[in-house]
Amino acid sequence: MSDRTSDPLGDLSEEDTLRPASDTPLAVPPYLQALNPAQREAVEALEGPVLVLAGAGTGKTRVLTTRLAHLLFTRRAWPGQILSVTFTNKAAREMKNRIGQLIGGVVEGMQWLGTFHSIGAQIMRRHAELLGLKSNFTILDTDDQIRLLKQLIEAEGIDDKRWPARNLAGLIDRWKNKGLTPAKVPEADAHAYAEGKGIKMYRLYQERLKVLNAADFGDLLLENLRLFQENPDVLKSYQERFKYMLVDEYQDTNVAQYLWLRLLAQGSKNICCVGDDDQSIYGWRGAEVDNILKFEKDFPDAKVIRLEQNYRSTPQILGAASGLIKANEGRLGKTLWTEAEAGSPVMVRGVWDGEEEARQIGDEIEALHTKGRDLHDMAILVRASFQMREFEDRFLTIGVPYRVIGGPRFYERREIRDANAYLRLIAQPDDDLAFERIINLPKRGLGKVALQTMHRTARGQGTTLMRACRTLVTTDELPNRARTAVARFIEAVDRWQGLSKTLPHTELAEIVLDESGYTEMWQNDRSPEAPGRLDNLRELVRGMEQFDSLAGYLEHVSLVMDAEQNDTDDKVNIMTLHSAKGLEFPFVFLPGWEEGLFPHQRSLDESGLAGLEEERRLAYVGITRAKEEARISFAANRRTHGSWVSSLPSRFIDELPEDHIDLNAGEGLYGHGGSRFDDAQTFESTYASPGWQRMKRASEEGARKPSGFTQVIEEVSKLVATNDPSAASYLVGEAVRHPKFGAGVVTEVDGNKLLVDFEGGAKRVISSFVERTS
DNA sequence: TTTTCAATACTTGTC
DNA sequence: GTATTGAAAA
Repeated sequence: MSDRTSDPLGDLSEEDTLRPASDTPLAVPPYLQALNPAQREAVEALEGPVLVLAGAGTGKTRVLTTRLAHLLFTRRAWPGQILSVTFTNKAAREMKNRIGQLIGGVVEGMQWLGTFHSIGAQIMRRHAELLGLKSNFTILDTDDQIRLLKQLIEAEGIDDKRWPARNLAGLIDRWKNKGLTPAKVPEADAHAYAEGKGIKMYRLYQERLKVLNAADFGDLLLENLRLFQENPDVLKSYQERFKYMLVDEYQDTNVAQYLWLRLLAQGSKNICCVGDDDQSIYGWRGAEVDNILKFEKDFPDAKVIRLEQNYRSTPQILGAASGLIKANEGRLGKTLWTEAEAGSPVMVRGVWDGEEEARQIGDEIEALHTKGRDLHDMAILVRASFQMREFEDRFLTIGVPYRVIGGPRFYERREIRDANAYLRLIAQPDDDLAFERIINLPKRGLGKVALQTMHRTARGQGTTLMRACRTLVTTDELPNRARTAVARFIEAVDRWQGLSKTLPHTELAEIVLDESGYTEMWQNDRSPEAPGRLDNLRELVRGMEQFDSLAGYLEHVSLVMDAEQNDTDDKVNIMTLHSAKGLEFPFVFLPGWEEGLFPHQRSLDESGLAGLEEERRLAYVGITRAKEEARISFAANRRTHGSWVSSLPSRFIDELPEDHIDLNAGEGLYGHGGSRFDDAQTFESTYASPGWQRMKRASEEGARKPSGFTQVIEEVSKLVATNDPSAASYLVGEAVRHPKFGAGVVTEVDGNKLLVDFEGGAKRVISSFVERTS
């Protein structure tokens, strides 16, 4: 497969010579032999529409990549004729790597393998003039988008207190996700924002984007759609180009993506969508499970293939997960099975509060580690990120290394965004958002007043800030001091722009960061994070090396750049359930299965039954991440935004099939098959149960000394709330005992954190983990 | 213009 | 409880 430069037509004969050979088993390519029958069918059904329903852990990625390799190997298409779309860069990257492994070496010319957005951007740049943009348009991120909207809201005289820009951004996003241009927004939606101004604001926003030569993420799809709809010849050229189409995570597509795919697929009709309706967890950002449910309607002759053999989990885990997901209606339905050994049932356990939950999971992780299991084989999957803190605290205390996956991204950091704003302004001077970000950074004495003048002038001239400033320096509208600052700034940008034509972009970046005084600003900063920021800036310049131009870099910053973590270190993984999708771990801990948190109250309030079902799918995703063991836990009390709240076990725990779980929560706590926990009676019996008594005693060790738990929910929360650990604080010199470190003497008190001199040395511990011995 | 203090939100989060 | 954000005071 090394020769890929000759004319495709010239190879048709070669394809013919390959065909008869495939009838004899010997000639079956090894990559096909490695597949099970369903997988192989999915790979070999190359012509016509195909829907592959790939259950969790059934080898979805393998099918996708093998199919792609098969297309190339049988010479049905050249890399440039295959459109393969994924949702994340990570998925795209992985596909590229795995195809490389199959084919042997890197495949050249796979320019149409990428995320919806990066492919959309690529097509838009080619035809920018048809959309009222220049091909070097800027891609705005969410932050830029909101700042721009804020300005428009202000200009319209709308009170952004009552109608925050964030809401409008959300509304516009939703419209864009649905494939609605301002003209197409239905009247019914007209009152959605500021008494019917929503559509007007949307239109103004789109107009402003064109002036700024910019597009937001939604536009990368919506404007693409508009391009195809308004220019049939352009559409036709792409329909002809893409002989084969592959779509990953089809259950996550939104309406705009669906329409886009459908338009393109009208050409060859060779579209293969892979997805799992049971793993659709992104409804809140516009994904339509319906897209997968109605695939057969759109393509009547579609072949539907189910991948049901699971290669990941034990039957016990699969049994628990399948039992849970059965409660959902409107599924396409799959029955996962596996050849693996039974394994242990899913452990379900109740604890007193979040702290105890973290302590127990910490202990279990240490126990597994002692038994020789690697820490990176274990993952804690939480519903909401605030839950992570408790585990981080605990792991710091007991000294277990951990890694948080899905934190703030590299390019979202302030210093990176600032640096990028400089580069953006050089590449595209009409980028007002970039201009505004850095005009007074470092401080140039250009504050609110000066900026207002600039805005006024720009609006008056119907142009952008940079251009307005060029005229402003020739008038006396700005005070002397400000005027010279602006003149200096313009001069600098012009100079950098000149340099950008000759200098390599990395050198340019260094010069810009230095001459602008931006680096100096952080060097003079005394705050503890300043050195880290300087490191990041150096990292940025280093990272730019892999791109061949400034424009190429900027495109990647907005679309592709995500910090790759080295997951080779042996650390426990902590992440949200959402970011766990697609991953797998031998041991999975699922804390916080409580009503209100999981399923999340807001999900139920905002989306009702659909919300509940999505939460249930999220639970399903969580359980199916486990290869060997899954352990679920729920706490009776949890601190949520400031105050203590009593909580009930999640209804999902009820829904788990009994014969696949090992419930360990004390009787009375968990109402087997009976009524839901919706009255005070249940609370009383819950707290009187032996299980709770035990848990209560356990948590009373040390600081806690509550005096009674027989009251109804409010009483309980109040009691726990007043039982703040700091209220029972220790004094320096007191003798204490820690379950792990043994006896010691308090040498320092900082709230509920103590520095204790143990026999084995000084340790920082949380006060509730020790008890007085004197 | 800059600093400080109060108000606010607070599920998930790719591109 | 806390982090971020915006408006009044220095």
